[in-house]
Amino acid sequence: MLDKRKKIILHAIVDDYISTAEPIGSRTIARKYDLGVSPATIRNEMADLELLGYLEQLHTSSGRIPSGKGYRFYVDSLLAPTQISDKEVTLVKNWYQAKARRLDEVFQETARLLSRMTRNISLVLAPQFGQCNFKYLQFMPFDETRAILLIVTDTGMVENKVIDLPQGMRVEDLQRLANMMNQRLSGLSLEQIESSILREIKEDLLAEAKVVDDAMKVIRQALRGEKQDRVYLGGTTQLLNQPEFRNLEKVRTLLDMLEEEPLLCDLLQQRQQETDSGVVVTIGEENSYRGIQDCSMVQATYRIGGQVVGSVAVLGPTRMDYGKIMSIMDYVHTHLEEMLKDYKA
Amino acid sequence: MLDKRKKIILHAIVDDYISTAEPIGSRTIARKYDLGVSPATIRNEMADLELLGYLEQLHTSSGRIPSGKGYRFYVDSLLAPTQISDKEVTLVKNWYQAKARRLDEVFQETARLLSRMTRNISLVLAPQFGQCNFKYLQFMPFDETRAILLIVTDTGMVENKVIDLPQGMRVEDLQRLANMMNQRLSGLSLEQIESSILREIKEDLLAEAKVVDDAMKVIRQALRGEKQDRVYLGGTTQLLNQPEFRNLEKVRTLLDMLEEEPLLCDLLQQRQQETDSGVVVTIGEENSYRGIQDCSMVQATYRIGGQVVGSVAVLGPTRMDYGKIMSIMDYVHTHLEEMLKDYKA
DNA sequence: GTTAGCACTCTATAACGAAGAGTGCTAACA
DNA sequence: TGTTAGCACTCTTCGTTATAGAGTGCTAAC
Repeated sequence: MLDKRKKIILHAIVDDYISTAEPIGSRTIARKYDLGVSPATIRNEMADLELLGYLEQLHTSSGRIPSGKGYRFYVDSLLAPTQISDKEVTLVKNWYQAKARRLDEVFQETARLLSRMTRNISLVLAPQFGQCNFKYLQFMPFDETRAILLIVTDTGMVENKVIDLPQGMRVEDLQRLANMMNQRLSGLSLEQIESSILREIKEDLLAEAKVVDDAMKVIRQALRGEKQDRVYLGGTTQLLNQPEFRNLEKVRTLLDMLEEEPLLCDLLQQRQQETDSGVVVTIGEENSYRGIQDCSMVQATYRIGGQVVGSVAVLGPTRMDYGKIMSIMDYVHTHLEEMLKDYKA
Repeated sequence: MLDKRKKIILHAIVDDYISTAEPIGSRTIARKYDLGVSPATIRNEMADLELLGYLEQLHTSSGRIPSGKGYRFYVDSLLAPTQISDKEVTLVKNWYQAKARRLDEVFQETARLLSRMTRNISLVLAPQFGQCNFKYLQFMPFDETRAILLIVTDTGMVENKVIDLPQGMRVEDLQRLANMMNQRLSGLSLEQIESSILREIKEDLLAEAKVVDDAMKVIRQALRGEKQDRVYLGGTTQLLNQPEFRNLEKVRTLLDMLEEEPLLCDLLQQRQQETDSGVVVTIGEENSYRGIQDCSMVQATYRIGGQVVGSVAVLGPTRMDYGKIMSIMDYVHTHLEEMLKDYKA
């Protein structure tokens, strides 16, 4: 375990590096933070901290910067929980009031808001359709050969798809089928439905008619098709403000990654289950994706009606203001849940 | 008017600059393109072309590069219409076959495809809801205090919104109202409906009841809310491959702009009406937006059932391969229209 | 009208040197 | 034993200078 003075010095170094992005020398620490000891003493401590793996040196005559382990210790053991300021609270409230009317706007604007407050890239995983509970499905007329299929969940999400009518089948026939299914499936999660229950129903109804089979196919395909999750992005250009991304090659790698929506989904879902405690931080090499191993991610999930359905995250260089970002995330994700209550049946 | 030799030289310079991104000197032209004259002669011609405004010089001892006027002349008078290659044709066909199931996937994948083929940023303006013809609207139950409102157009687009029921009103009441409206509004464009006709209906029905008034408000608001158009982006990172964007400041300006969806909508709509002829090119300073005055845009629109509903575009530095990009755009927008026919009632 | 020759301009690149920041080590001190 | 001052050493950064190279415009000859 680190002794008290080492902790203070590590804390000072991380704080300083976060705000200046410059390696820090012993002199600087002695001057800025009044520890009552000389630079030489601090030098000795810093040499120890480097040996222990908390600090790194770019070259012999540069100051030290925190290592991944250093940041981890900082986040876990040194960071005092900070409160979000009143100014920020009102910013959040006004933001939503002014901009978010429709449900999808809420997510888009959450992404914008987060990137603006944290000056980093933000990601918002919209509610995952597959996690919601089925409420009912309905077929509606479109023209002679096609119909519209609606799937409604109890979180208020509605998905629609134009489908081709099976040969010789009318909308009314499909709707009759739908009514039977609605009774049976109501309240189940869409994932459950997709995986097993559809098959059961099909067997039950098999006796009825050949058309049922066709209709099942349609519904099944629709369920699968609509499942793709959406990720809203904010502040991708914030990257370019960070000195660690002066290198164009790095920028490209990251931007390329941000264009891959399925990959982002996966990224956000990986630690989605761990967020009971609130906010989860993944630092540097802890990230499983190569492209962001010199980035950190601060993540929180949100629930609708008790179910975890999506998450929000901030992505930036490991040199990010963890304290501030974590408190913002904590507040925003709670506020978001609050807002989404209105959409829950 | 330029004489023949000047045209040949201008053509050569633009071609060369497009592929190398380096200013071109008289020597290079004489060597690469066999004109049967010496560099000195070409130098004289180049001096003339600069005086006429077709070429520019960065500093006294550099070669020349095309000016905006030079590119314009190249596109209008020098460029022979080129055919897209067989390889590219099959790429396009396979692309859609493999990836585009749902309607919105078609647009997303068009953007991806275009950016990949042209190695530039692509923009796809999804069908504008307001331009489509109204088919019907329908209210469906959700819970005691809310209902789902659906608006269906004859292009197969369905928009949905969860709305609060006016005090004391039931879904059935709203639906009765909707039935009356459906009869009256069917076939009109949503823009027409929003601007004037809603008012008429309201007056007609005013006698009926106070609830009608509330219901109208809901519908109106929904119509307005759903009108926001969507722009799909592809290949934003292609920027970073272009030598003209080695400057981070430029990259940021452009990326910032690409995050502003309404702005992109506007940009794409500006010249949407001029595209009867097929493909429209906007070069450098011809762009009204500051941020892209050193970029060019190649744009085409697509129709559903004869109506112009959206457009596709490629955005890149003025030094882009106009010939190739224009032919790709020409092919892709036709192919897109072809595919969308399936979605038209 | 075309071309060779030549002086001139401007950029890009490498080489060099000085300044500055920071370290590690040693020896002295409380 | 922990702390501190002093000092030699390392490495980066930045500005200066020199040089090579590309390209031009002009003049005079063909």
